[in-house]
Amino acid sequence: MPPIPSSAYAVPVTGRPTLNQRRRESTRLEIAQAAAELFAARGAEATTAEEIATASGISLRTFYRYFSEKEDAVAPLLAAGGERWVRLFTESASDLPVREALERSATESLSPSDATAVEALRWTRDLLRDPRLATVWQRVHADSEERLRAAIADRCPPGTDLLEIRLAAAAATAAIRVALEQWARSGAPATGPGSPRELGARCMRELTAGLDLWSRVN
Amino acid sequence: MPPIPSSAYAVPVTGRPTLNQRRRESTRLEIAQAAAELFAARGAEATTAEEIATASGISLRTFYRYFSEKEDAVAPLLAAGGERWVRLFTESASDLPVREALERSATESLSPSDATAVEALRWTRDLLRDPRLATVWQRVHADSEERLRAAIADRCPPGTDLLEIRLAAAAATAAIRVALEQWARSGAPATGPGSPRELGARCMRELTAGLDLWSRVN
DNA sequence: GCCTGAATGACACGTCGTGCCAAAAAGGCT
DNA sequence: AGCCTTTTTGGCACGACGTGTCATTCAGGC
Repeated sequence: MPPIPSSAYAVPVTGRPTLNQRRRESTRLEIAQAAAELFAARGAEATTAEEIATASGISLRTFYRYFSEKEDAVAPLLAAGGERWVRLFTESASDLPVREALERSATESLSPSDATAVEALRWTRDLLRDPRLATVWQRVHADSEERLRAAIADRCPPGTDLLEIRLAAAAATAAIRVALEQWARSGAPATGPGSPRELGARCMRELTAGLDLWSRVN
Repeated sequence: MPPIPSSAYAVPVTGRPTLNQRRRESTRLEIAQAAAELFAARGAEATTAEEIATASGISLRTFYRYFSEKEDAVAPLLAAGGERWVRLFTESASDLPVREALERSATESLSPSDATAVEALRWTRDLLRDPRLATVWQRVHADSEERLRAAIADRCPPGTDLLEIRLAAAAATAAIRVALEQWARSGAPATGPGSPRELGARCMRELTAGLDLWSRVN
């Protein structure tokens, strides 16, 4: 008779992640860093998965236990901003209107606080040039949109129309994406005029202001 | 000295596509049809590229001359609606405001006129269930957004802010995408209440009305 | 008929991503 | 300390993927 699989690893009494989970996340980021350097240098096409694995100090088989596809290795860098956005939005004061909370958290998530955030922005600009990585960029935003949708739904009263919530999440995500793509295309620095923070704030404001946008494109 | 590559095939005197181009497009759609049936039946994961080629009556090597990836084979079906939208928008009366033209062309493009359009909608619902095809769905919309952006830019006076144009294209594309995903998730028919046409019209209107949306999600 | 350029098919090849199993590492227990 | 359990890791084999290359076939202009 097989014993009950009572996990040997302690259940996280606190809400903090397990030691193993933290170590796993750490190596995930190491791999992402190595992959980003190789992709930025030679392009994703000319980089083999084995090269990424060797550069990360792991075997090929282990690499595919952390990422399902070779290109996915840079996803943690591209997704960092979106995860921060959703976290800030969830933690923002609950008496704030959704529109306000979305705008503020978006602006703040685009203000690189630590050096890691600045690095992620830099990588974003470099990696977006590679057409093989456009797929990752799109998948990352699809995931972010879904998380944002769930977060918005949590703030809304139970009866709220689900279509409206989906639309709000999609529009807000698109606004930030457009701002980042515009910044990556331009040569503007990560802070100051033309920065993601400024462009993102503009896009969010014009989207939520609604009529302004549509009267301005014509 | 190499001869000037004066194509043996007649230059299209008329704006119509060449005979060869039309035949190529025809086989493209045949492959897409075969791929959609196989993907819907067994899933994209369990379908090999060779099976699609055999079902289409072509060799594996020829298949990869029509599509760069196995999953891409269904892209023509998923992209048909978006291409129709951009075409209708471009052809709409030039004195119409962009907002109006976008709404009308979107609604019309979501009204299945011929049997082919209805088929494409049906396939969309089936194929969206497959996570391996989500990538194609996202790429198709990214392409559609880019075409729409160019079309909007053509209608706007030269000085118009490019960021605004990008934002408008992205928001409109997101609205239609959300409407289609909501329809695919539901069991609603292709016409009538809950149809893509109705949901799309709602999303576009609420987006362009702006403030309504944001006051309703909270 | 001939000639030219495009489309197709067939083969080889490197890479991708996974199933499988054994070895090593890490945490909980007495 | 030692032992035990769970997790992680590495090595190997294998089918599928996607591409370079070349010979063959097809369609149209002369």
